[in-house]
Amino acid sequence: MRYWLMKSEPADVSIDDLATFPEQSVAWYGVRNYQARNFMRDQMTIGDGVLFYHSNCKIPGIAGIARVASGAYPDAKQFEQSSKYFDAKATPEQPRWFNVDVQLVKKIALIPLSELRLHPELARMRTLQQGNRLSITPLDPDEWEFITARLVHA
DNA sequence: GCCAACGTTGGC
DNA sequence: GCCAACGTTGGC
Repeated sequence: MRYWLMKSEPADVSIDDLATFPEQSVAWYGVRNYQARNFMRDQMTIGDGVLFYHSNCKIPGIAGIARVASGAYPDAKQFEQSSKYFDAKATPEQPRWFNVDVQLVKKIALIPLSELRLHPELARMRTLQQGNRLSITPLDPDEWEFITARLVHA
């Protein structure tokens, strides 16, 4: 069992959008970074804990708890010529990009990035490191525990 | 909308 | 295989 923080732009898929989807689940399409891809393809398993993070928006922060709901499978968007995620070098026989399904567990009161920065317990979190841009980062179990037990107010 | 930080691309 | 140029991310 691993823990992850996954960034989504709410203008694209927000926590409220996720709640309206079938099974309250979404294919985590559009990851075009190899390190983030490898996390999904090689390390995620069904049931892993996910912090659903809103990025590139007015108040960035953790917006909900979710879970990994599938193994990795090829990202359909890499084959769609009209998609901004189209990749001409990818083929169904040799897919380059993968995603997992992410399912809502519960929406929470937003924990702003500015609050996360206040807690020394979270000082080592990847997402809080200067210059970090990875959209998927692993969380230490103690970071997960601290956030879900101490900072979450449903 | 600015811009720092970082990843990727491609010429050599 | 180096590295400059370019594109993207994402907080502010």
